[in-house]
Amino acid sequence: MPELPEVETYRRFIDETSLFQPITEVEVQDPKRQLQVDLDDFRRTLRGEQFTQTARIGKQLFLETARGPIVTMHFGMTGDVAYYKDEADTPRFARAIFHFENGFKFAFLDSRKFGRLGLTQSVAAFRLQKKLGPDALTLSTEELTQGLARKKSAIKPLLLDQRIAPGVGNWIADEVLFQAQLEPERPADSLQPAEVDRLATCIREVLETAIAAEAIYRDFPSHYLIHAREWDEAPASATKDAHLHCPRCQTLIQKKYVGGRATYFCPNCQV
DNA sequence: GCCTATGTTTCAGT
DNA sequence: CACTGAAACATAGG
Repeated sequence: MPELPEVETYRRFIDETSLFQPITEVEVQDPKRQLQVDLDDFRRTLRGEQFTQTARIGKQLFLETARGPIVTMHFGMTGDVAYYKDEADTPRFARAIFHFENGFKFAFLDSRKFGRLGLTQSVAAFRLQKKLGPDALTLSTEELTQGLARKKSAIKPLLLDQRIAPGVGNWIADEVLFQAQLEPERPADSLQPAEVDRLATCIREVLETAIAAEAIYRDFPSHYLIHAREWDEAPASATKDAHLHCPRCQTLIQKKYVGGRATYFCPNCQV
């Protein structure tokens, strides 16, 4: 699930549950695959340590500790978080578990194991190394213009480029383009300045709306395209492949692949 | 068994 | 060098 709104929601969850609690033990189920540093180093660094604050750039989360080292967390396609006390409540797919002195545990869940945990000394250094652009939640028109400069490819894959608008994922990209009424395959260099400005505004507004709904899609406004993706939200009478209609003009929502990713759009509203 | 999947990286080809 | 498309990763769910 995790695009920027989910990661921001996880960040707030961690702020509410897991700060200022001494860490007594750390478990990582499949360190070879999901931990980017040595497991013993990771545990030695964190035992006796505590998380003091969190930060986020795009889909990348940072858990800062009192003594300095920062845990980096990326949720891949299926990452999630949990906080619980009883062993019996250990959630399915808990891939990393941080035990606190008060008996509670914070778990990093991830069925597909595409998520990654690591350590860094500085958020700024990590950002440079990963070439992450300015966070999409506060992306300005100037920053977006800069990111799209001299780009000729379709606008949608560029929105997914974490160097340009980190935090935008496949579903949010479709929503943003729908709200901005732009065709996903428009070449970036064909966008007029007013269209880039509209796009930047829609990126921020869609993300703010999604965060306000704690990334629960069924709570998104009814004029959002996202509902066309949630087939199980469709009326029981609808058949599985019955595409939903555009909330603006009722035209049938189309699906195609753009940049290799499933893309939903309204062929009438988006030009 | 078949297909799809909210992400990222890597590699081959143009 | 820039860009594109496909594959790979590992697993669940329909």
